[in-house]
Amino acid sequence: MKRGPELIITEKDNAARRIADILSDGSADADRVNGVNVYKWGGKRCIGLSGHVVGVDFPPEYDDWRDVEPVELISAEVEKRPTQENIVAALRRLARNASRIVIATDYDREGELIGKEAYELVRDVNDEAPVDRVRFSSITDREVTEAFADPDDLDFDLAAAGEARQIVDLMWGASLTRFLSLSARQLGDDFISVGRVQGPTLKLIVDREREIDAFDPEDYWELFADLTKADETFEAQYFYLDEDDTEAERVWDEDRADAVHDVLAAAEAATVDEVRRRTRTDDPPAPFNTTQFIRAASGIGYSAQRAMSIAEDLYTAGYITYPRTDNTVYPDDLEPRDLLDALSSGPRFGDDAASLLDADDIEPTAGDEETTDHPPIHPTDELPSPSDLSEDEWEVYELVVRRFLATVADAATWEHLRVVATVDDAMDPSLKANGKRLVNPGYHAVYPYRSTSENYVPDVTEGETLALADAQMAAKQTQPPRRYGQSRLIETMEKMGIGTKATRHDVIQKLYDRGYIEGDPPRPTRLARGVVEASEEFADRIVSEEMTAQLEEDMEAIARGEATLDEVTDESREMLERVFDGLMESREALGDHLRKSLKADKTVGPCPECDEDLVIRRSRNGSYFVGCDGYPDCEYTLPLPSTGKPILLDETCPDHGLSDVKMLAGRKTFVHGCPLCAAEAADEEPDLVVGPCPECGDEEGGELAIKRLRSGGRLVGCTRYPDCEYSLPMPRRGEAELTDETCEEHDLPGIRITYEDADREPWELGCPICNYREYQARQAGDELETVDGIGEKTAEKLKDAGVDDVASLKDAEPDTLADQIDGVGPDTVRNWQADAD
DNA sequence: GCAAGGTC
Repeated sequence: MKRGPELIITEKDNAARRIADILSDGSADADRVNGVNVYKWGGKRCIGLSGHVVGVDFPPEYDDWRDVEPVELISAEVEKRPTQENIVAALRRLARNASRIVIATDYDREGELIGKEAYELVRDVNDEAPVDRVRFSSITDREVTEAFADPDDLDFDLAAAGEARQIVDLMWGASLTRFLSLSARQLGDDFISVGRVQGPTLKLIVDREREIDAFDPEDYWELFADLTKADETFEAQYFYLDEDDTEAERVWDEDRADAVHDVLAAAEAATVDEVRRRTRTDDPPAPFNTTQFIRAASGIGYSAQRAMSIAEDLYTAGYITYPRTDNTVYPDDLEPRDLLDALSSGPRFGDDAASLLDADDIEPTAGDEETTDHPPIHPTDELPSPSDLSEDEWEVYELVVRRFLATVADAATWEHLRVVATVDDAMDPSLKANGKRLVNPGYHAVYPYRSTSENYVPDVTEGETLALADAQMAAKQTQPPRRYGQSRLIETMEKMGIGTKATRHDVIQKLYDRGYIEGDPPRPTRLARGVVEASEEFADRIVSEEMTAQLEEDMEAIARGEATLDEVTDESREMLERVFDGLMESREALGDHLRKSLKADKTVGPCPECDEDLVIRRSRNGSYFVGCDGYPDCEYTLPLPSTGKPILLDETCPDHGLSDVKMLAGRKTFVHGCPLCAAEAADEEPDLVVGPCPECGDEEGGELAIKRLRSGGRLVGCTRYPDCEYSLPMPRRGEAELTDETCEEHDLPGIRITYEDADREPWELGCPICNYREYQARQAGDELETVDGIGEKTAEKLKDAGVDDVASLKDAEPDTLADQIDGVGPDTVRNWQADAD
């Protein structure tokens, strides 16, 4: 019997720290073993893993994609190897003389598997210590204490279910990914991937695009008129009963719309024949799980990735609970009153939190999803002070706080008023208006993220006559279905049962990284269509949600002990073998198809100088340009703007047959249009001379001029270019003109930019040199804060340390820089640098 | 260098 300490193993460091704190009553000390935190007290040690610390893979002899037929991966053995060496080593060291082991990983299937992985690592070095498993769904005093007082055993069947998933995913994903990549000869960074989750997600996007392509718009008309009671006017819309006796507003026949319009235009009054008042209760929202949090964050302008990244930071700092959860029901031991009390001292939302304390009875809402993984996302009773968070972090934190406030607030009440008035005519056209008024704001008072816009319709009574005026007929067209936005995509994935709370947003990012989708909302590339088409023909399972549904069933059977891991994986192997029978026969055709799709994504249109196509290429310095596919026989090129990543639009230029180019650059995204038109326009636009060049004006007589570049950009540069390379940036858009205000310092006139859009104010740019100086100063001030995790205060500290822009941040040596800044470690610096890339 | 799932 070993006599060493008892070892508690959790899924992550954060959980280890909090559990140690609870079990030790705050007396635990933190120590580091092999660079990993270990919490010690009495005869106990507690260590946090980092999720899976071992991973499945094929043996090394399968590593070379060219040497191995992808089909061989199906029967290859699957090994488990440590992926987090330092944690595995620390775990082994602590386990060696432990007298007892307690597995305290997350209470879900993956947590059971992570627990079993830890168990196996422990058993490698210690085969006698008893191993217990504790389960709790939130790290609170009561739950943790109870779980440790009544430990259970590891559920090896549940863990085996997770292992079956790992093996099936690896074998299908790796073999098919290699097959597609090899057949299209895409081996480097541009390999072509498929998988059980990314496949159906991509198909979802491609299918929607197919619907959009196939969409045939239909014309219809809608009619409106203003109704007036006394001096109160409101808009009403024409409607009729269709053949199913349901109310319809769209008129599909123009003649009929005209006829109705004629009647409405001629009428001067309508008689009210229906007034219906209704009170509607608008219930407060359910607590946040990951998907609903992402959806709400997207409503205030955050991408799924960004929202999760901020939430993770807020969690690590202790301000919110764990952000990866499926649960929408608060645990019993959440005391809303205590939390409101704590939040009531916070900035921005303190008064709102306090106002909710007045209620006699506080009963939080609950959603449909109740799981054991973690509690719904809510704020903790630890409040950040204003300088602790960046502006974005505050915004997201406030969203989480206000969502919690909303879940304990009252329902809102709306009053709806529906009025129908009919014109006295043979056609009897009816008009309706729907008014709504927020009578009791309820939760809206603390949760301003949902619309509370009202529509005023005056109090009218049946039989009353209203004045009718201003009849309008609007010609419209049915619209194609909309593309999925990121948050809608995540919601749909959740509904389909693919991916998990912690991975769905990453899957979308992966589709971007693989060149399958572009822009926001994401739009599929030709390559994506090619991959989905190829998969549909030969490996339909990999793009179908059925694969996950079947796997879930199989996993449940394994967990119940009704099936074994081997049975499930062997059956999957056979299925995959059959898929490969079809694939091998069509290898050539499939490769051709994928290569054509890849080329289509880059093809701009016919080369004006030869029979080949113009394609988008990347020069050695990383910039994009348009070049002829016939190179080196044909050296024709066109430049592209220097900012952003080019994508091709469906529209083509009528003069040159070239696709319009759009430059994706986040908020600075813009349409460049036909690159040949842009180049020609630049050749035609005369330079506008501004004044003497500050570099060579005195000696050589060089002058500064506003020049349009063939890449579509514009700059102020010396007329002696390339002998003099002096230049200043200029905005791409708008008409530039000179003003008569002269800059004394630089002897240059001011520049004004005017816009075609008459509503847009001209931009008084002033002296171009002064303007650029101010711009640079602003950049130096703000630029660092564009990096995730760097706020105003940190930017100050970085500048004190001599790092004043992103370029120098990227060049900095992490250890050296970390030493110069209080509270910042080299890993943080490395994170910044990664984000800056 | 492949997947998907944890986590940072």
